[in-house]
Amino acid sequence: MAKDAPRRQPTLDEVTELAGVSRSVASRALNNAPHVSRAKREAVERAARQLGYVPNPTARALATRQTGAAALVVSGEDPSIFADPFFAQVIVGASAALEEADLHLMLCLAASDRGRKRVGELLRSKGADGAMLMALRVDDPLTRMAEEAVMPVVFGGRPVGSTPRWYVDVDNVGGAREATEYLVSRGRTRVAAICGRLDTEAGRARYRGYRDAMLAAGLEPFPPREGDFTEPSGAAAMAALLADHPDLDGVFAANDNMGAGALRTLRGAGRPVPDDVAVVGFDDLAVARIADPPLTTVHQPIAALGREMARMLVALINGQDPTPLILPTRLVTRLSA
Amino acid sequence: MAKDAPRRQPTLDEVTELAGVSRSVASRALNNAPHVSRAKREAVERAARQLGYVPNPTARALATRQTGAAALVVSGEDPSIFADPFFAQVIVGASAALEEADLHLMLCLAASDRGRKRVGELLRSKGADGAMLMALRVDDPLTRMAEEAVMPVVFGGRPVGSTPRWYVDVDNVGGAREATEYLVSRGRTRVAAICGRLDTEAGRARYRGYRDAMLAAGLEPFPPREGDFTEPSGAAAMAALLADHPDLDGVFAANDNMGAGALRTLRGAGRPVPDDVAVVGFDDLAVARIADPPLTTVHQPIAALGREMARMLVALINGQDPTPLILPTRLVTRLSA
DNA sequence: CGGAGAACTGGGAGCGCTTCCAGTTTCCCC
DNA sequence: GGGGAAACTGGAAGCGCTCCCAGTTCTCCG
Repeated sequence: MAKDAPRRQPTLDEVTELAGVSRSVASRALNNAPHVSRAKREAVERAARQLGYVPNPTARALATRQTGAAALVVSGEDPSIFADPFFAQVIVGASAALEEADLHLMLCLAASDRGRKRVGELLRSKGADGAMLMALRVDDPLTRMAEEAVMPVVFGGRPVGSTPRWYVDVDNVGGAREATEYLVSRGRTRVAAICGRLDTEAGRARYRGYRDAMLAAGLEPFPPREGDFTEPSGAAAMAALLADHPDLDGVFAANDNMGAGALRTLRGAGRPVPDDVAVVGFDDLAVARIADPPLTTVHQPIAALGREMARMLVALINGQDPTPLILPTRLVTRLSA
Repeated sequence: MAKDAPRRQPTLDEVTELAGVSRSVASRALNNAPHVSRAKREAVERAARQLGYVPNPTARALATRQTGAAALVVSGEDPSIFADPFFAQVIVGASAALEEADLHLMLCLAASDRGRKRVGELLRSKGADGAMLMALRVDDPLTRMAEEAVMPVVFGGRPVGSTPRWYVDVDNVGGAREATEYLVSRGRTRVAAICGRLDTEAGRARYRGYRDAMLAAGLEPFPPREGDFTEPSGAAAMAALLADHPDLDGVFAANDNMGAGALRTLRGAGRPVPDDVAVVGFDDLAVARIADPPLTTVHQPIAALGREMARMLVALINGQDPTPLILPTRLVTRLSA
């Protein structure tokens, strides 16, 4: 009953009292629910404004059993994986879609053991209304955690080896195939592949697309040369490739970062692109446009990926049963191939 | 009292009952607080495990008046500003520091009006334990919202025109000065500046550093040529600069993206870098290393910026009174200057 | 003008957890 | 062996909000 105190936040009861209505009426008025007369509604609004009242989200969450937040968790041993601008784009898309549904975004970088443990607890608690999981790897601990979740979960990209009930993915195989076919159509016959991490589904799927296309064209696919989706790893892979196969005339890189790395190595080795070696990337991020020469690449709708994940999650939260989505890719031709 | 129901989450009371202890003992045991005998503590833990009990964060938050979350809000008309890898790095740093304090990260992209409104409500409600604000601009609506916040707020970079009580910033003026001095020390005398947005403090401060250095060297600073921190804007600014001042021999770009753009324009114009024109950037992001030639740039500790913001916020939440921080920059010389 | 039904109101019971506090038990030491 | 402190226990009161439900008032038509 302390009326002084260091300026506490006003509560609904105080609004109630000032407006001269009952608590339920005040609650209804503020949530503009029906069954409130015009007069009382205005009285409540006035009182709320006067007091500077803002509902306490925690109390509301407890009462409604809805937190008003959705988690986006990015897996990965190393937090630097998150430095890939890919995720920023996903976030932009997801954030916008979540905003439409009035949900907040909790971002979890599940890099350390501690981080993963917290994510596990989050998923098994009622700490969010739903979760989006990305970048899962072979035997990723998050896979099990997802199974134990007490909230709806949608995957961004499929985890390796299993196909979850709800996911949004990009047509990695198709994109890689198209890229490779393009290279072949330009007369390249000794086309190597710089793969992404083969413990990720995206890395595997893109190599599969490349191999399929090569086989279909009657060419011999190169064995996978693995990078880790970073520029330096692409440069290194290119150097190794050049050493082993000095006669190659085309390269499919599983993402733009590695494509840019390949370009750098090629430049250093005095192998003109695309005249001598043609290079195609994947992602169509800013780096592809900036690269020298600008990188021909497979465009994937990254922000849309984030958006659709969020929309699917919202649908799930609302009790609907959406169907998985595979987003199309398309080849963007620039100067590198 | 419905004992069936579609498998509800177990509550503390159920653990309590199974373990044969009172609710307070169970609570204490699970929070490993004192005043619980070893035997009961184990009984509680066993019961919790058996039931698969996970505390409900919302209920806990309501009781403790702590949400266990901190918000990171990024201002900006356009969500694409967030695509700058700069923010990803900040997030990595902040996320790690928050994790240490067992806080979750809520990410708010305050781009749309609706988004800003939600941020305002968040800050005035008890929806988080604290907030970090970034990328504020001239007359940014977030400035006022920050003042009305009911939670501690720390700024990442100072807002234009005012110096908040708590912030973490980078020595933008010093970094820009050092970059310009370096250019001058290499014998450049007609050094232009490609500025970042001048409605941001970082944009202004970096131009100020450049101007100071020019003046100190007895050279005439160029008027600000404004870009928006993106690669294309840097390329465009460079083109305009070349048209107006074909005789320039050095360029200070207020970030690496614009520096890379400048490089691209210069390459297209057949002006060799650094022999004809030397270029220095700012940020030391991946793009600087990838650029051709690799960009000499001002390194700023971005992840540390995020980390220190989070630590400062945690200190504030814990009732301490930390002091503002200005992080040092350092010049990284590569091949472009 | 009476009464059925619609519209509206407000008391009160939670939501699941923490924590105060008074009561009990245990333990030591003189 | 007794007394008091220390350790432990559990009942109960919230935290601030939503929402069910029973009660009241208003409307409108026969």
